[in-house]
Amino acid sequence: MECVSVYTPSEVVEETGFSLDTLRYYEKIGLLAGIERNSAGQRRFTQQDLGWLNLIRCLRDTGMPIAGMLRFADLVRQGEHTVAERIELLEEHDRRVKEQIANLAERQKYIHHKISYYRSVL
Amino acid sequence: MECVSVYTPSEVVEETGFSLDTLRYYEKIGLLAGIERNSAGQRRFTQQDLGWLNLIRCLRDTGMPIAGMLRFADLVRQGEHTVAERIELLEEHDRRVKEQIANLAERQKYIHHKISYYRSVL
DNA sequence: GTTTGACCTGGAGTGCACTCCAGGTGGGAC
DNA sequence: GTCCCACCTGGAGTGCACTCCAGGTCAAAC
Repeated sequence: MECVSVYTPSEVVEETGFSLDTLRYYEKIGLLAGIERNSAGQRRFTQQDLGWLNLIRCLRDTGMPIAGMLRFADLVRQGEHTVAERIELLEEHDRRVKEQIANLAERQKYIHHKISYYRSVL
Repeated sequence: MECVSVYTPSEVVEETGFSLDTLRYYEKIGLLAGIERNSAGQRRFTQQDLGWLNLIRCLRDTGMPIAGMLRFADLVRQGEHTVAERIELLEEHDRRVKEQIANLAERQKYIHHKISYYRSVL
């Protein structure tokens, strides 16, 4: 327990569900930037880093490719004047998520249909 | 226009949305079996093949891995006595689709939340 | 009769998103 | 003071689902 919220790699793995390798990979490709290090060169994550990772997880789990997340990360790094663009990017993504849900629901109907058919021939 | 419903590869590409390469790949790995050929060795698909491809598309688009579809194809090939198992497999898959939808909806809430936040700082 | 185009085969290559590995460091527990 | 374990690096390897390619066949259009 530390006074200031600083997290070791294993704590971040625990909290975010990303593997340590994935965290390093994200840092390598620039999806995670400015992660601090202690004197021994080990990563020390802040509360803010955790927040960012949470957003990354959300975008990833809704099917945004890494290239899209990198674009978003780039906007964030450019500062406050890109907020409108960030909204646009998120709204565009939101539309795709909506489509995904509608699509899944539609396909699911067909699966139900198939199951009923199989039930009827049992 | 033929009297009997027989489809050329390009017609199947048109109707199913799978690429020709994908159709060949599916045949190679055994997901598509018993596709007939004309005298020149070219594929001729039946109405039944199209029905199967439709199901494949549905399962694929809801995230079933090829290994799962191969298991299903195997059950179908084994004949009528596997109907109960097919129902089980489809129901298991249906549960995962349901989870996917719930998950997407949950994540979408967070995206909406983020968008509202950005709107508030504009 | 030759050109075009849809089709064939086996096998190599691609893109994505990790995941694993070898070899090494540094600090706390005993 | 030594042992262990979490961590480090660069780079190679993996799994999935295609996708592309070279070289060839055949039938119909012109």
